[in-house]
Amino acid sequence: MIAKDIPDIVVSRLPRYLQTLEHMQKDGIRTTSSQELGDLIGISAAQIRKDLSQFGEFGKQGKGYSVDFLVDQLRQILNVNRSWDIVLVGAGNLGHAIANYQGFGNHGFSIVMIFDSDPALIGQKIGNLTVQDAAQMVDLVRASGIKVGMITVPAQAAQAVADELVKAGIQAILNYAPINLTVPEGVHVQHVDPIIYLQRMTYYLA
Amino acid sequence: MIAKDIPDIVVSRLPRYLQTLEHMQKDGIRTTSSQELGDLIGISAAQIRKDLSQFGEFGKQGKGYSVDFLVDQLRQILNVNRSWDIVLVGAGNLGHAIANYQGFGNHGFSIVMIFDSDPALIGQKIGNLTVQDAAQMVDLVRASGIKVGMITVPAQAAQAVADELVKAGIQAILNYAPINLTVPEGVHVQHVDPIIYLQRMTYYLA
DNA sequence: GCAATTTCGTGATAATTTGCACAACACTTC
DNA sequence: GAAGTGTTGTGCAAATTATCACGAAATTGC
Ligand SMILES: NC(=O)c1ccc[n+]([C@@H]2O[C@H](COP(=O)([O-])OP(=O)(O)OC[C@H]3O[C@@H](n4cnc5c(N)ncnc54)[C@H](O)[C@@H]3O)[C@@H](O)[C@H]2O)c1
Ligand SMILES: NC(=O)c1ccc[n+]([C@@H]2O[C@H](COP(=O)([O-])OP(=O)(O)OC[C@H]3O[C@@H](n4cnc5c(N)ncnc54)[C@H](O)[C@@H]3O)[C@@H](O)[C@H]2O)c1
Repeated sequence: MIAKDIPDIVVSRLPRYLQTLEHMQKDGIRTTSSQELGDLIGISAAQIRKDLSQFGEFGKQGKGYSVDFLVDQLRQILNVNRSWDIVLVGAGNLGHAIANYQGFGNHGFSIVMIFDSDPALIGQKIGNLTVQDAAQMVDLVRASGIKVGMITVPAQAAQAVADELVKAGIQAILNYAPINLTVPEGVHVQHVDPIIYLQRMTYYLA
Repeated sequence: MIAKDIPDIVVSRLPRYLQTLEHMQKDGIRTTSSQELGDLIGISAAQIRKDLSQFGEFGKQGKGYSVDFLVDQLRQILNVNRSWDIVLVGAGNLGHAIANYQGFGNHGFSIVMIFDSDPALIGQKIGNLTVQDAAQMVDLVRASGIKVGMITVPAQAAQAVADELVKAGIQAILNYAPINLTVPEGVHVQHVDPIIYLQRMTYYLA
C-alpha cells in the first residue's frame, strides 16, 4: 500500500476510523455507512467517503461498507496487519503503567524491550520483561531490528535518548516527555502531552 | 482575552508555543523571534506571527518577542494564569502514574480528587490524596465546582463515567480510555490514545 | 419487475489555512 | 544622524482541505 500523495491530515484520521470500526466489529455490527461512522466519530459522512476513496473503493452503493472488510483494509493501509515490536525507554511510573498496559496487543504492537539507566531498576521484572541497562540499548536495539520506540524518561534526558534510538535504527518515536524532540528527516515523532491537551480545552472555559 | 473567532487550529498550536517559551525561560533566554521559535517547534515563522497577531501585538520590530511577556500573554489567552482543579476517575495503573506525576503543577493544573469503584482501592492514599468512592462522585464534584476531569477507567466504563462527570458539571474531559466519548454540546473532550499515534506513524513505515 | 430508497464515489465548488513579501519600525554602528 | 540590519504585523495570493450535490449502482418494497 504505497503512499502516493495522501495528505497527512487524511492519514491522521484513519486510526480513528479503524478504532471505531473495531468496536463495531466487537459489537457484532456487520455493515455500516459513512453516515453512521461519521455520527459516531463526529465528522461528516462526505469526509469519510473522500478519505477512504483515496485508497480504493471499499463500499457498495445502497448498502454501505462491510465492517470486517473495511477493518481489514485499514489495517493494511496503516501497516498494522502485523505486529510491530516496540522498545520502551524509562521504567519509572509511567513506563511501568505502559509496560503493564494490555491494550497494545490487539492493535499491532508489542513491547519487547525495556531499558532504564537506574541500577536499582535494571534486572527488575515488569510483566514478563526484564528491565535492561540503557548503556546497552543501541547495540541491542540495532541487533533486534526494532523500528518503533517509546520514551518515558524525564524531559532533560529525552533528547539524548531520542538520539540514541535514532542511532539504533528506530524510525518512529512516541514521546511522553514534555519536550520537543529534534530528529533527522525520515524519523517520525508523535508527542503525547496531557498538559497540551488540557490547555487546548481551558482556552474555551470561561 | 475572549477573542472573536479564532480558528480552533490556531488555538491548538498555542500550548506548544507556551511550552517551548517556558523552556526558553528556564534556560534564561529573555528574547526570541518568530524565526527561532519556529525552528524549535518545526513550523514557519510566518505562521507563528500570524497566530499571535490574532490576539494582539506582542512583538517589537527589529527585536522580536520578550519571552517573559509572551509567556504571560499566552497563559492569559489559554486561561492557565490560574490553577485548575482536576478530578481523576480510575485509580488503576495509569491513574496511579498520573496522580503521582509532578508535571501538572507548574502548568495550571492540580489533581484534587481521585475516584474509583473498586472497594480494595477506596481509602488508599496516592500521594496526599485519598481514593474516594465513585458512587459519591457526582455529589462531591458538583459541590466542589471542579470543571476539568480525567478518565482512566477501562473502555467499557468510560462513557458511563463521562456521563456522570457531565452530570457533575464538568466541562472539559481528558480521556485516556480507547473509546469515543459522546458528550453534550459545550463539553470539551480530548482523547489521549497511544495506539492512534503509533498507527499514524506505522503508515509511513515500510 | 419496476419504482422508490439508500448510499457510494467523485468532480466541482466553497472555505479554510498557509505562505509570501513588504512597509513600518527599532535597534546598532560609525 | 544616517545607513544598515533585523524583525514584526499584515494584505494578498497560493495551497490545502472540506463540503456540496449528483450520477451510478445496489437494495427494498410492493
Ligand atoms: N507519570 C505520568 O503520568 C506522566 C504523564 C505525562 C508525562 N509524563 C512524562 O513521562 C516521563 C516519565 O515520567 P515518570 O513519572 O515515569 O518519571 P519517573 O522519574 O518515575 O521515571 C523516569 C525513569 O527514566 C529513567 N531514566 C532517566 N534517564 C534515563 C536515560 N538517559 N536512559 C534511560 N532511562 C533513564 C529513570 O531512571 C526513571 O526510572 C517524564 O518526562 C514525564 O514528564 C509522565
Ligand atoms: N496503562 C496504560 O499505560 C494505558 C495507556 C493508555 C491507555 N490506557 C487506558 O487507560 C485506562 C486505564 O488503564 P489501566 O492500565 O490503568 O487499567 P486498570 O485496570 O489498572 O485501572 C482501571 C481502574 O478503573 C477502575 N474503574 C472501573 N470502572 C470504574 C467506574 N465505573 N468508576 C470508577 N472507577 C472505575 C477500576 O477499579 C480500576 O482501578 C484503560 O481504558 C486503558 O485502555 C492505559
